[in-house]
Amino acid sequence: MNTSTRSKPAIYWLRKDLRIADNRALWAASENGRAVVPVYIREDDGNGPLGGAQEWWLEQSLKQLMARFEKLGSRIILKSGDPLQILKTIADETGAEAVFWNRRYDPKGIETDKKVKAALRDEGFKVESFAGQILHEPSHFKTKTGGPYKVYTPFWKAFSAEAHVPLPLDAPERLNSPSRQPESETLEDFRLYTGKPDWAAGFRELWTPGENGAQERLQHFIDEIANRYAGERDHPSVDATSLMSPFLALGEISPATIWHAVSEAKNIDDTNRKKFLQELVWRDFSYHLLFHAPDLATKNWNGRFDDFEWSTDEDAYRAWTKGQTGYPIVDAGMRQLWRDGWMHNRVRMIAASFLIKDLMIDWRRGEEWFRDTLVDADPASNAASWQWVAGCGADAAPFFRIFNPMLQGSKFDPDGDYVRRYIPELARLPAKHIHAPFEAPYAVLKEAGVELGKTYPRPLVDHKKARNRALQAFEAIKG
DNA sequence: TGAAATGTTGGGGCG
DNA sequence: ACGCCCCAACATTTC
Repeated sequence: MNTSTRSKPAIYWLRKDLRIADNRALWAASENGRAVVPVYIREDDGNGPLGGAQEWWLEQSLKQLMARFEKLGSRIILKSGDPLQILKTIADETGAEAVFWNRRYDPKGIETDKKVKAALRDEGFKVESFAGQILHEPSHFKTKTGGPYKVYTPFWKAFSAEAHVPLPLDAPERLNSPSRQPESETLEDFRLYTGKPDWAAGFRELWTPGENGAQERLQHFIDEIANRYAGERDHPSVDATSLMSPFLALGEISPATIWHAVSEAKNIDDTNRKKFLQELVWRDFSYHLLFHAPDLATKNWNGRFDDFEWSTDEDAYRAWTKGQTGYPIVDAGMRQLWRDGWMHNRVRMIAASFLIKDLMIDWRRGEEWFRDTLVDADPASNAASWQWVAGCGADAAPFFRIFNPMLQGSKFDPDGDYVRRYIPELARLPAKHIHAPFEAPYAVLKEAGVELGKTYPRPLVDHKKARNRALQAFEAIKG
């Protein structure tokens, strides 16, 4: 027996890094054949619960990851409760004297990790955390005056001027287990997804959660999609986006893996490559913002908006969540979200603009809804993007940039295929009228079997009036 | 990563 | 040939 296998085991604390490849904490924990104790903790505080859609994803992902660890000779321990207590107990049971994890960058996560790290070190443990969940640490980039970036373009310039994204690590080929195995809860104990009612039926058709699914989709994106990304990414009826977001959200693939795969793919031209990498770096930018503004999800970045008078119309909010606003492109998006746990990015902007500006409902209500229903819910991207649309965020769209849902529909879904896919009751409307059924001649509606107010709702608000109302409300806080 | 309102220009019809 | 009007098409400003 060599010295390394005689060393004490190390705990690897899994969080939103549900992968084996390019996993620095796992790599360090299992180095030189050291026995590793992987543990996933369902924390009751700290990071807070995931949204419903993401809990479904998490269950699928954990199931697969546990099987993959088994194949490598290891077993993931599942626990619920306070991380510090759990880690200490497991260390006791296994004789581990080191704890490793990959850093997370949401405020509550940072706080928990700081406390746990300090407490464990006090007790003599070796504790180490690793980068890799974003391309660069959120504090890495600073403006000339030493502050955080507030505008994306300079951030991108700084990023691409020194884009030394670390090369991804290989997956370990085998993992050694400790001689004493701690008790584990079961996935059923976590009660992630009951299946009653089975609201995730649509998810299963569409998604393959887990590291393998992530790698396969990435390859497919590079081979078949990336080279038309710049031109088609805004068309929601077309399969023209990477769909990497849910995999990134739970760390089933590392952003560095995506960065390098896309950077080095020979078949992608420079325009498409750059466009995609810029989108990937938006994710880093959002974490950069969140790091410097920990309350990004709840507080207007631009305090001027604190006085904005939001509407409290609950019926309107409910209609929005259910995809019953009467504006087809908005409703198609909201129904895609409900059915698939995901919404095309172009449509996210349209639906968000509608909630905030046409309905004048607080962007935080939208942020919450998306957080609960998106399989790719991400504390940084979601908060930053909602603030961006609202006009109160960093580098935000000006408030008066109000999307016209009919115009957006005919620009980006010209044939209406996207609307038809998610709003079957409008499927027989001709393209000319599909984005504004309320303006279609009666005969056309009748022919298509549409009865406004019965088979499909009349518009919740008149866009033109709503637009003017929003602009007026904005005037009030402008000075 | 908007849209609408307003301004400008230039070609063609026409008296 | 000329001025006038109309109105796309495009550009600029404003919200």
